Amino acid sequence: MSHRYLVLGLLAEGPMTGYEIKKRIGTALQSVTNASYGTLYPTLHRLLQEQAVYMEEHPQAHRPARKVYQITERGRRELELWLRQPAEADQVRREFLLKLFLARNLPPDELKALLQQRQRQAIAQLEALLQTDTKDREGMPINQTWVRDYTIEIMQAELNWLNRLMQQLEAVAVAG
Amino acid sequence: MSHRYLVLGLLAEGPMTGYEIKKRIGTALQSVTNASYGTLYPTLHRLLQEQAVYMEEHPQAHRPARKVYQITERGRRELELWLRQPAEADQVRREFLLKLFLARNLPPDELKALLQQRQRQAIAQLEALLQTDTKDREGMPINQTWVRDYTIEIMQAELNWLNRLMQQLEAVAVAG
DNA sequence: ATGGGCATGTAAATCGTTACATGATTCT
DNA sequence: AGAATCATGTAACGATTTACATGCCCAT
Repeated sequence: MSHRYLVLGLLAEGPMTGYEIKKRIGTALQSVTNASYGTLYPTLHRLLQEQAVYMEEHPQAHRPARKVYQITERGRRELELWLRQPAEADQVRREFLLKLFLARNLPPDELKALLQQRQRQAIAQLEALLQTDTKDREGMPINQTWVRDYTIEIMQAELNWLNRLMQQLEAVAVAG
Repeated sequence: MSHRYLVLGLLAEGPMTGYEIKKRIGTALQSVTNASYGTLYPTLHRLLQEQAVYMEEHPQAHRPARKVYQITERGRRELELWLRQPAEADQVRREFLLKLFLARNLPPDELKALLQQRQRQAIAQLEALLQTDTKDREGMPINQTWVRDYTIEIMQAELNWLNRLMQQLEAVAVAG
């Protein structure tokens, strides 16, 4: 369960509520994970029970009390232990790649459409990332820029590969 | 449930048993998915029930009968329908990236160790892929080379990014 | 003799998303 | 007026992995 460490890791930056954790994931880690409240809240409850975090309640008028969570020494130790362990190599698990692999059953023009669609998607994602850059890279913590740069690098690689493949297919079509 | 289409798509190549499907995934798609028997067999049972595939039993002495599955017309239609739909953009969900993001809590030398570890892993994976090339690229179906090339491109991009980051950190260490 | 390959499958546990429930406040 | 934000949470469902069960054959 790596959501455990996701939450623990974000709390290591400072105290937060569950709601804020969700927001933080949305701005800094949306390319890595998209954990929902249905995961986040139970994770917090469990961490609390195991004393990896503690919680302070701040009542508010007209809405649920803010429950501010803070990492404990025990939690910090656990996090660091996990950080030191090597990350396992993970699958790419891209729906697109699977389709591509199975696309032999598709006529050439539909294959082309599939690739173009993906290209448009990738370009849109890349542009969204590059825009964020100009807007507010000053305040951005260094580790957040790492994730961003990594994602950009990968998206560019994918675009290169898409271009190459489309040119190849084009060449075959002309020759055949 | 895209395992449905994974199975359907592999059966579109020709009749196979569940065991052979697993093997085929291992050789051609291990970078995309690692579906286990616990997923594969129930998926086959369900496809059979819904007449997207049919099955022939070939009894054998001293071991369970081979159950050879074959795609039906109905299954083929369903597969093609799915192939034509756009693939949704998916997360990267890399354990390593998450660690990297949280690694601010780690002293510089341990961060460096993390990166080096990843570098070694990536190099090993890349070399495994490049080796497969020389060995038997003749018989390999074109769509399998696509997946392979994609994975190579991505691994190289990751290595580039790792090198850049490590140089950056080095520079900071020297300056500081 | 020991490990790997052949070949099927199920059960329990875990993991995660989606949808629901609630409701005031502030921005457009 | 309507949408988004703030803020908590649960329940139902679905997806997936891991571990278990069985047992022969073949190569080292």
